Amino acid sequence: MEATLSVIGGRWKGVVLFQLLKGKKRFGELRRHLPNCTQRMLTLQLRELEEDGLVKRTVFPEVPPRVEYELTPFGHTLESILVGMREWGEKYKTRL
Amino acid sequence: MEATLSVIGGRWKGVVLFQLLKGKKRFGELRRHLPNCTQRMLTLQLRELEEDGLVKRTVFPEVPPRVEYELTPFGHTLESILVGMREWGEKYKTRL
DNA sequence: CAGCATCCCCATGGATACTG
DNA sequence: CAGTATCCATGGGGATGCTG
Repeated sequence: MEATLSVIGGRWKGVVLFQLLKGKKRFGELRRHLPNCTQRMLTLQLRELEEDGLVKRTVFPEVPPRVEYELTPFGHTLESILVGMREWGEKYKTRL
Repeated sequence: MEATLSVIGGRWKGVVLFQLLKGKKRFGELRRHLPNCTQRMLTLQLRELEEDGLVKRTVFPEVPPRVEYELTPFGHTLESILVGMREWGEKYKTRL
């Protein structure tokens, strides 16, 4: 339980992971999906997810720069939990 | 997603909720199951869970005092998520 | 037994500005 | 575009002691 929370418990990690469930996303795309998350925090959370091996970061040596984020196979093992959390929140958010 | 994390995202909430899935527990019992959680933190986390309507607190007017905690029906709606998180953690904790 | 009261620290996270 | 770099505020959480 503590292990799981250490991985998805960050302020924005759940949302980021859920977005990436849908497929690869560029940094800017993620930003648009997390309007309340600062650029700095998005970077930090992504770095932590990368360190935990849940997210893969790919840098394309282009100008302007392009960076894509995607779930690793390990990241995908969280899928059912993420979907469950998302559904629970959707269903009960008004009760909080 | 954010709603769900706001409810189970606390440092000890997941563990507390998981313990209560098994049934009613007294304060002291919970403490023994969370040896790394201070008494103060356990109290605080329980109060928050109570405020969110996930946990019911029953005080028995006895000497010495007895207080029991149990999941509300609303709390039980988290069951599948909690079990999922617990299983994921058990399976992958060594990878972290 | 099951707590509250205090004091305190530091990690988490926010705001803003700058850059290859 | 996709970040760093800095500075700063908040509050989550710890240690300790007291109590009905």
